[in-house]
Amino acid sequence: MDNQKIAAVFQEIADVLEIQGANKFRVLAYQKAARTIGELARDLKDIYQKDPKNLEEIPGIGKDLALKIAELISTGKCQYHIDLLKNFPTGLLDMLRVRGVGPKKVKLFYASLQIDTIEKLRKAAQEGKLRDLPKMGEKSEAEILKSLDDYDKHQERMMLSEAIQQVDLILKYMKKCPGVTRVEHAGSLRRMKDTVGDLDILAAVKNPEKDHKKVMDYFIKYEEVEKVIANGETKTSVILKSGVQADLRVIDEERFGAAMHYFTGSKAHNVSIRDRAKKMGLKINEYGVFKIVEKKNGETEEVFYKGKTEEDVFASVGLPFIPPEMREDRGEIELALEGKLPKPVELKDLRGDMHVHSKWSDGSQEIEEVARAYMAAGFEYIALTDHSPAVAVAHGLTPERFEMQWDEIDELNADFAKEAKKGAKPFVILKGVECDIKPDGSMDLPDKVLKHFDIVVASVHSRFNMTEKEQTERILKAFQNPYVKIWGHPSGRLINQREPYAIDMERMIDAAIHHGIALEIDGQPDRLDLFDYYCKMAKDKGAKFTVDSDSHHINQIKNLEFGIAVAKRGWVEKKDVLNTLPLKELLKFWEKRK
DNA sequence: GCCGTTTTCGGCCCGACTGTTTTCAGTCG
Repeated sequence: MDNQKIAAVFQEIADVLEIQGANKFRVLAYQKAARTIGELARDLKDIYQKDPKNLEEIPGIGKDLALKIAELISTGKCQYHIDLLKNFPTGLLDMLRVRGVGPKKVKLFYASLQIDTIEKLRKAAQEGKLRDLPKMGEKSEAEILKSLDDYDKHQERMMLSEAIQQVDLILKYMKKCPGVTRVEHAGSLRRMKDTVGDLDILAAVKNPEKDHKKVMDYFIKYEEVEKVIANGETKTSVILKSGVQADLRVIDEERFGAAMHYFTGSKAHNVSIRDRAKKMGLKINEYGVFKIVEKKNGETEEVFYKGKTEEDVFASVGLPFIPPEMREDRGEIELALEGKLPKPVELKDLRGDMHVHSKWSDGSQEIEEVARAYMAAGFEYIALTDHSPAVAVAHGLTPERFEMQWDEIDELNADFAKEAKKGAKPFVILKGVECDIKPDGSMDLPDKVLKHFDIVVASVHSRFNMTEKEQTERILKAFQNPYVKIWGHPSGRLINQREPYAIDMERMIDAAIHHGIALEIDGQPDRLDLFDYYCKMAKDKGAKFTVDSDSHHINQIKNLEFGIAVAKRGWVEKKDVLNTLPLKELLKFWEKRK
């Protein structure tokens, strides 16, 4: 029973309770717990095994939920959850996922028409049976039919890279809108989450009351808009042709910072900030920070205080600016208060890339072209890490072919050295390999070959379905190989395609630290692996990282930006990342391995 | 169900939009 499964149980309890009309704060408590657990940087099982009491240290987990977690870990089930689902049609939970249908409507449709599946809901809507129900009408019925179309497309969250592409186009378009003085994106995209649910756009104008209409009209004329689902004075929501929802807010430019903070979230971070404001006699919403002033007659009045910049908002509650990537209410507010907020690593801190492919295996370009692209982008070194033989689909190299590749690398390095003498910036290609970890934990190349590489990235590309114990032991064995320097894309997940393999990540992190192996933060858009919350766990334990592109084409050097985003979300600092070091110091880190 | 700088009870962040209404409930973020 892992964290994700426990989170799913709590989420399901919340959904059932909501439909049953339970106290909404009780529902909220289960929802909050589900979210917290889903993103927790530690295994609940480990916490429980150390001391069950410690479960209650987790914010949002009290006596009751701690008991339920303990029950789930020790028995694999939760009696309360089972009892709740008895006589409860699970189709109602699916109906909750239809846009515009909430707990009240689910309950209404079930009670009056015995609708308990998506299909029955569609049939009833098509037959015009919903419109006559209380609080329903023709428009509501039509809206549900429309939402059901989108439900069929079964929307998954978008990959970060895809969201950035789409939002850049919208921003470019909106910048041309007359009257708009500034346009920015907010939401989980600004926090650079690995996946994004919808796009939040903020447009600043001088006079919202006068200007909002024409900005909204301009927005819904954007060529990618498929349909408009809401169109009001401050907010317009559309579904794009890509199936993604985009929300536009029109904001008074004098209060833009308050809106940026509000719509950047995360929700949990905002709640904590507003809670803090409240205790200080302030109120924060998307329109600014307000002072609550008591008038002579005893009534209170809200007076606008600050809100032009995000710094204003933070300052009003005594905090320094917190980078968007860190706003997840994972302790950033408390640390910022003490002045101990870490300064996360930046893209400009990187001097090299430790995971790069060329045409020799499954990359697209010759080594020289790859190297010169990195050179032009201002980097000092790369490790060329083509695949080992086991990854046949990627044209893994045999030892003989690696020897041929080394000759080419030697020649190129000699050329670069000559150019450096003439004044060019020095650049070095390291001889590397992305070597497969075989199912038995042995390496795909013999030690007598591995010892000639400068960099060995050890990765798993097969047998993802082993049990947690088997997978953990497999990779632990690989860590004992003295030539392994980096653990490549540690979880093995592919976003929206493949779940991470089962593994005891906390134990792996401890082992990596013990053996002097760096954890890779792989910036390939569909990997973004190691996950942000494991980065944080590993950093706290003292692990070292490399932030890599895993590029297969020179236009993927920008993957490093995504890798940096993950690192920031994991609070990883420059000093924790090996490829921020000059080449000589970088290689020193692994000397003790040999 | 959680939590405590109004601390063991009584709050719990705050606001926009829509449709069906005649002042508001439901949904969403």
